[in-house]
Amino acid sequence: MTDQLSKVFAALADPTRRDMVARLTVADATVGDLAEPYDVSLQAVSKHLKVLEEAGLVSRSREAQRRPVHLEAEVFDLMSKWIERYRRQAEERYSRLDAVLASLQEADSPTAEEGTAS
Amino acid sequence: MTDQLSKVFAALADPTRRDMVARLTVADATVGDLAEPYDVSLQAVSKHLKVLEEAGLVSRSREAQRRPVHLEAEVFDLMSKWIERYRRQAEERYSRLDAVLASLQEADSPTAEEGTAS
DNA sequence: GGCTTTGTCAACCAGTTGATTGAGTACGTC
DNA sequence: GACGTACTCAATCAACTGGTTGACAAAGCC
Repeated sequence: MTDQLSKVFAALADPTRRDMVARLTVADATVGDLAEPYDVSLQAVSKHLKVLEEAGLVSRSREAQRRPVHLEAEVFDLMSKWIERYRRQAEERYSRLDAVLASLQEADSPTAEEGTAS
Repeated sequence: MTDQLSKVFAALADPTRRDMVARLTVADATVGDLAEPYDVSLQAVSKHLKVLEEAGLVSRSREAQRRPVHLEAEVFDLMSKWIERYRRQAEERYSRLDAVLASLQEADSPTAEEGTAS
């Protein structure tokens, strides 16, 4: 699991991490801020943030004792591109489906389908 | 990890499974077809397909001994929506950054807006 | 210098994942 | 009915995950 896309998908496969990302779109936050709504230890949240950071989804700076977490929106592009590319391909294929089916039926069955009036 | 979005992201976190999805955008395929390029057992591929199926990314039918695998493109929409929603939010935030910072400073100050009429 | 706040690192543990092999099922063909 | 093909199920295993607690580090405050 070395490639970034795998890391990004894996990072977002966890609902808690997705929620963190969602909240970070509103504003940067500290580890404590982020941990507050969840019923887990601060260490667990710290681990989640490490996963997000290694996926390139967030970055962290230093500000006294605090480590503000910042969303890196560019990574979304990576995912979007992957998804849109294959979605488009799939849709193109389906848009050709009728034509394919039609030609198959012509070749396949010279007679009508079941239940159709003859 | 019961929600579908988690399952979809988890399913696509594996490069082999992403590759399978990519190939399925071109045409439906049997388990054997899909397994051919990879250096793993057929059973392993069968497991990958089960993961993709449970995420709703593919469906399988029966055709004699074969189990053709078909890509379900609708699930891409689920992901797209999630991603685009937060990407848009994040982008909006950055474009409004100055204003946000200003309002944050205002909100910080002790004066409240509700029921302050003395 | 000592205390508090904020967060990380390390060790551990149970549960999940991705792979394997071996056995078994479903279907068509001979 | 025996055989081959296409595939799935079950048991097993090492590696990874997500959580825990305890100890530590880094910065500001007294």
